[in-house]
Amino acid sequence: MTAETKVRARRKAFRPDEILDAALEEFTRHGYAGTRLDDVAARAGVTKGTIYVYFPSKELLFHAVIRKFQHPLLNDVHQFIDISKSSAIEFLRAFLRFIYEDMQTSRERREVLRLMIAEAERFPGLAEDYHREVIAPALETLREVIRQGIERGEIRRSAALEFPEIVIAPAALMHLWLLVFSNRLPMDADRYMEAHLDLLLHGLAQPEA
Amino acid sequence: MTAETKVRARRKAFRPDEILDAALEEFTRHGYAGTRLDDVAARAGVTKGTIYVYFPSKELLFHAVIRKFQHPLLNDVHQFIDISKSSAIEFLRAFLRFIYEDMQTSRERREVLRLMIAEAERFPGLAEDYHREVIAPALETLREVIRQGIERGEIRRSAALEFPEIVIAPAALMHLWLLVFSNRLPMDADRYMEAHLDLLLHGLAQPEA
Amino acid sequence: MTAETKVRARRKAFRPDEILDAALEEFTRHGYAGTRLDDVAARAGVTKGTIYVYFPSKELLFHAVIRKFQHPLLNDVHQFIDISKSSAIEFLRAFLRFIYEDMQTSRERREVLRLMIAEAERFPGLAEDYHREVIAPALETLREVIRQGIERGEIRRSAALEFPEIVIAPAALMHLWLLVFSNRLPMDADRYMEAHLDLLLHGLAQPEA
Amino acid sequence: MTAETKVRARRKAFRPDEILDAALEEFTRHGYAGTRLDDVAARAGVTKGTIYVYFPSKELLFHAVIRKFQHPLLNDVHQFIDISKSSAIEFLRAFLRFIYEDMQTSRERREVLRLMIAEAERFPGLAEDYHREVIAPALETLREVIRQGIERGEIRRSAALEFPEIVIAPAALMHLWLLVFSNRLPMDADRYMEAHLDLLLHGLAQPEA
DNA sequence: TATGAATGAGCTTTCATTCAT
DNA sequence: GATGAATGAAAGCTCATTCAT
Repeated sequence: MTAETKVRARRKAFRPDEILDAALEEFTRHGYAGTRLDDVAARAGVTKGTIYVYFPSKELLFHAVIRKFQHPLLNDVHQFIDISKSSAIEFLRAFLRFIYEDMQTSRERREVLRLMIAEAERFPGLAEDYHREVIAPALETLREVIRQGIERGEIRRSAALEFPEIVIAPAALMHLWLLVFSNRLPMDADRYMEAHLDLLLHGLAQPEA
Repeated sequence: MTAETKVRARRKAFRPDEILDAALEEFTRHGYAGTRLDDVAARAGVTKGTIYVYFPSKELLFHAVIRKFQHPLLNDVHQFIDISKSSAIEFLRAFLRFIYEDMQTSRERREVLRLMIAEAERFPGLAEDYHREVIAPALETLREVIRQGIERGEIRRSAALEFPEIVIAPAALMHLWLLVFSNRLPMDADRYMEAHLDLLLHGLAQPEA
Repeated sequence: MTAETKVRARRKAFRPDEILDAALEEFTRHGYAGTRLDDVAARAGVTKGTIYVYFPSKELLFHAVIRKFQHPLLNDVHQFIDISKSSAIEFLRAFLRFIYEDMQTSRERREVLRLMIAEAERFPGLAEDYHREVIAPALETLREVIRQGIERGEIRRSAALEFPEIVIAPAALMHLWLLVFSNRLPMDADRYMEAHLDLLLHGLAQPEA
Repeated sequence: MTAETKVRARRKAFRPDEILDAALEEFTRHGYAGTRLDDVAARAGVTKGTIYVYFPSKELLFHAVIRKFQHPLLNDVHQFIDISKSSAIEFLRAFLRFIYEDMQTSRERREVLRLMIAEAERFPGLAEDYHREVIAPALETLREVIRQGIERGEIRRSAALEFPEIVIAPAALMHLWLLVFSNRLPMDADRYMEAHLDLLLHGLAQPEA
């Protein structure tokens, strides 16, 4: 087996992946209906026929794209943050910082979200998958942190346990902001995050003296 | 002028509106590219050619739909709530209740948001209009309330003044939730709102004794 | 009857003519199939419906246009040139000059010819009319001049009597030239005409000494 | 490689040509705007989509048709006629005979001329190409013959050198005649040509004794 | 496995024609 | 007579899908 043969073999083995990468790009730029398989093929460096070798239809290609790119958000959060060694509030701070950073770096995650919102009506199954794989685990982790904070007396007992989404809502909103206005209406992400943390912890109201 | 004549005249005057209503429905169900003018026409009870009497192209029809349905959120908020007669916190509560109610009743507003997110990449101008017409005024009102609350000593001085979006973020997230999961993952809206208000006002953290 | 009423009445009376003028312009610019009745109407200053008040279909409008603008070429030639008072060759010279001048001034005649050539296949009847009304009379006049010239000994006996079209062919070719190249490939019309006359009278061949 | 394979391969190679042949036929029958790509496809034995595999638009198909069928007129004239071995007048006679014969046999050339006249206004570039590729070379050859004839004393010095188009004008007119009246107004082509030659050489005028 | 020519259903758009006013 | 809203048949063009190679 020559070196060149190896290269070709490796390329071949990854061909479906290259198609999925190209397809994500095109689907997020033009939506499901607006995407042309010709363009996906061109971007992947293959011909249209080749797509059909790996994916039986445009719709199933779309499903495969979503499946590939909907990574669980918090796979590795526990290796960065050890909840037993820090206060719940320190953990929360680290957790939010992690989310804000991921949000700004991972275009993929942003774009999959856009696809979910845009196409949920047509592909309801996808939204359910997304909830199960991405959203529910993140909320569960958050809930766990809050629970521990309450037990330790660091966090007051409130409905945050029931609705942890309220805790990360400002982060989600910024996510959306980036999707819709991309770079056109800039916003200072760091100060936004600090404001979020501050309000989250101490609330708006003037504490009674 | 016969009775039939009147009916016809009235229909004629409303024709463009009927087309826009039908178009909103189809665009939100299938996205811009996925919408067929045949279906818009059928839904509006006219023929395809009639659409072109009023709108020169599919794209301009889409623009007109957005323009028609992107109502300013808070046009009438001031007639419901008189800020001078109530405390800033009472006002805020009323303000949020207004938003949550509107969100649950106004499918139109929800769907325009979906279109903004889905198509912003293709129609960047629309996103800017939306920001100017819908988002900025709402944030400005909110900022004004917070400012008055601070002056009166009811609201503590914080970065909420700089980022009022953080204050309504949980409402926006629920909005999104309804878009993506519609009725499939139910959520108790009233308790969600109460949790939002409670956290917003008092924060997560256990107040220092 | 006020002055204004009169103007309106006169306008009304000429409405069909205004439509025909506009239609000639549009048909010659875009051909039969390429012409839109909307454009004809706009040019005539009426609405599309009005065309149908006077002409039952696009095809019959086209026929009417041709009929209106296919003027016999030589209606008045005899009032300009009195054959009895001049030699046949002088007459011929005047006759050709008349044709060249008319050709350069009358855009209408040129454009009707273009329509004949372009649309003859689809409207064979029109070509026959054109021949009868425009071409045959001109050739007949020419033939008569030649006949008289032969009788008087000014013109030699030749097949020109049978094919008078050969005598004016260079003029016809210039006509075509103007149609196809309009102003893009200029040509000195006066010297062309002189060359035509010279060759026509004396031929190419070197006379035997 | 089976027999069927070969047939298919050969068909494939010729497909664009088959489409151009069909398109010429349809364009000359119905003009540019009046031609339907459906009909071109049907005539070529393919489907509409196939046309777009080879030609990106109706307009570019039209250009390709013109380009394919606007053969230079006199490519091979020199192999038929050797100017050095014959008198200029003999050459001229042969040259004209060649043109008349070609005109009667080559429907293609006639039809391309019709398209030029009909569509020159809309596609001015085509007219210029046509002049350069078809008309100018023919006129140049003719001019050369005349020049040699003058040098040898066979042809008298005249403006024919400046306007060789006058020499072939009667042939061009017959060309037009065939286009407009096709077979409806018959004409004896051979006698017409003889008359043309006779007049061309000796002129109309009675030679002074 | 990979190709790309070919398909044909379906899209947006146009426009001659109609008809109530 | 004049209008112009409405029609609907058909046009040019697109593109997901197929299939022989």
